[in-house]
Amino acid sequence: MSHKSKPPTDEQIEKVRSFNRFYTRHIGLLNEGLLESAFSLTEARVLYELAHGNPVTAADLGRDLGLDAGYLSRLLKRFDAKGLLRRTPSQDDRRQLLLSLTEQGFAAFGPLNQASATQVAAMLSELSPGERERLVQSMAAVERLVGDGPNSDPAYSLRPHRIGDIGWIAHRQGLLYAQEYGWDETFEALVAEIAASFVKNFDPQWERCWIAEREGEIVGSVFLVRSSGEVAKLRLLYVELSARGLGLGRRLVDECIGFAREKGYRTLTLWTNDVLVAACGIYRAAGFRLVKEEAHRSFGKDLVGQTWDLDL
Amino acid sequence: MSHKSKPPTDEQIEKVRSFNRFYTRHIGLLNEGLLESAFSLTEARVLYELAHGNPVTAADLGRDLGLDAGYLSRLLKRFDAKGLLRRTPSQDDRRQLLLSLTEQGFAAFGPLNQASATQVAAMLSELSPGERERLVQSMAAVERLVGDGPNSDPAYSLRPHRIGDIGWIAHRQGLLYAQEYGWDETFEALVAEIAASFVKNFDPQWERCWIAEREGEIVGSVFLVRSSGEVAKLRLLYVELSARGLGLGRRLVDECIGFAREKGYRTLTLWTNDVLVAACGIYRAAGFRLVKEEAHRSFGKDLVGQTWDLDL
DNA sequence: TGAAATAGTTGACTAAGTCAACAATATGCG
DNA sequence: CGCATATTGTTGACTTAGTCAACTATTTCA
Repeated sequence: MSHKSKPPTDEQIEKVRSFNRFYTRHIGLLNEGLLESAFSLTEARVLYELAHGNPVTAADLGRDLGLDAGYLSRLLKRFDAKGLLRRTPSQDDRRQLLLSLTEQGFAAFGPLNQASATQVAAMLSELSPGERERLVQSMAAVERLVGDGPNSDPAYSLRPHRIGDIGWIAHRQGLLYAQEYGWDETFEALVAEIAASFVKNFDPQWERCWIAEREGEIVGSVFLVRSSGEVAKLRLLYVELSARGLGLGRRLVDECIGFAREKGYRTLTLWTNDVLVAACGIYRAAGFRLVKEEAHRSFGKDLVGQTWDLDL
Repeated sequence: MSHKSKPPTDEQIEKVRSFNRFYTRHIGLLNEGLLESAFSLTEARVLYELAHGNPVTAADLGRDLGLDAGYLSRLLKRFDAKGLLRRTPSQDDRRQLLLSLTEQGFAAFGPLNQASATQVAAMLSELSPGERERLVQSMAAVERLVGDGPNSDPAYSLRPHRIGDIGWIAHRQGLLYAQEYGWDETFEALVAEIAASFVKNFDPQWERCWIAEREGEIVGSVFLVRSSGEVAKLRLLYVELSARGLGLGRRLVDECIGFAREKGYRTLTLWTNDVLVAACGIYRAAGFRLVKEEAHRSFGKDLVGQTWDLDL
């Protein structure tokens, strides 16, 4: 399973460790917040688990929270003694006790829960709405990526364009091609112009844009514009580094081809450069033919432009 | 300080709490990894702090890591007894002891540090290179946003534009004006076009762009372009919601005026809309005169366009 | 100068967690 | 079926981690 390409860089390792140290400290602070409550952090965690979800067994609880069975047993006994807990013998397995909170248990959990929510709300209140959203998304990303590694669900979804997309796409493509091929800022400007003119002249009857998203983040896109009644043009295909290898480029091209066929175009054409070998591979595999090549100087580099056509 | 707009949503609070629970558990797991080493998590944290950075005092250490002074004192005594620690009386303050590791201390820290790095490396190895980058970036975002809330030091800096900026600006302005005034996607397209044409025709002798950054994030910008030998035009002034009230808008306009004067322009002109009252206030305060108004329909709204001039 | 604060230490304590052993029950295999 | 093996939950005996208040030696500040 861990035959995934190159090892992580030292810098990445260091940054992750730095975050671990940071959050260890942060959790210590959250911990202190519970100080005036009658419960310790571990007790609070157990209460939380019991208050949510269905009755569980002690063994499950211990596994989920990483607690020692003996310790947990005594902790539960304490809860039981205080009348917070109901322990019902399981029908299936008479060794097990199914744990659930009593009304008193919920009553004890309520203020604790409330205090925790208030504490978090106070922290969030210091942030602007935009920052809050970014925090929540970043946390979700960390959780997904750290949470037992090989979950990596490669699921992406496609949607039409909306406000904010074209700027974002110019931004990302500008950076991406500068990084990968050393192209200068005029490339970003070109992307911005093409995307802007697409939006300004957008004719939903004949044109379309596909934005690929994964977890709310744009990971690729493509535009299809009408050149004439017979010819459609595919433009600005791109896939983020982090989303390569999922067949997303191919998928986006296929969407274009399908749409172009459906609308009755006779030819799908596109312009690209020979250095973009991955993209050219996709076009060739999709049935495009290279119909023209010409050298040009753009984006601060000497390039070879290519025109590819597909008969629909 | 916390008069920042609306309160956080329940959903956001719940997601943050979920993350806290998740990472509490995760740190517990990291903890178990240290089990075969001779040190506890807290000891490892102290060793780490001592191994990095300059000599510190025990009080600093306790504050940084959130440890009880008495507990820390004994812990350090243990380290000292094992010969891991050097405690040098401070010159400045004879109550203090400056703490640093001995060679033996570093020798003890080495394997511990290595084990921790290996553990993190193993986790990262399960991810693709793109995922690793996203993890690191998400962690950095969480750390920045959670790290002592009212960090918001209002210091911003100005810099020239570079690759990625114009797309970003179109993206942000598109979203911002959609949110604030309900403008449609053609506004973003207009911003993209103006910014793109600025980059393509950029003449550093006569033109300039100022990007305001705070902690690596763009919080505002403005462009100055040459209309003729005598007339310069100020375009695309914008300030992020999160950076309002810092006088940034005024600062950006002043930069433009200063630059235009320096280059010998006779007039600085700009076009805006009357709904942008904050911006109009800045222009007026800077000495601009409203020279023309005309109603127009753009961005899906009925607007009143305004031309403002400043004699330099 | 003197009151108040701070650095570091210590004694006395509580809370948190670990480990091994145990009874009761369940599971799987020949 | 019956027997070895594993699992659930419990308990006793223990160690580790952390807290709290009191104390000395110093520094700071009015």
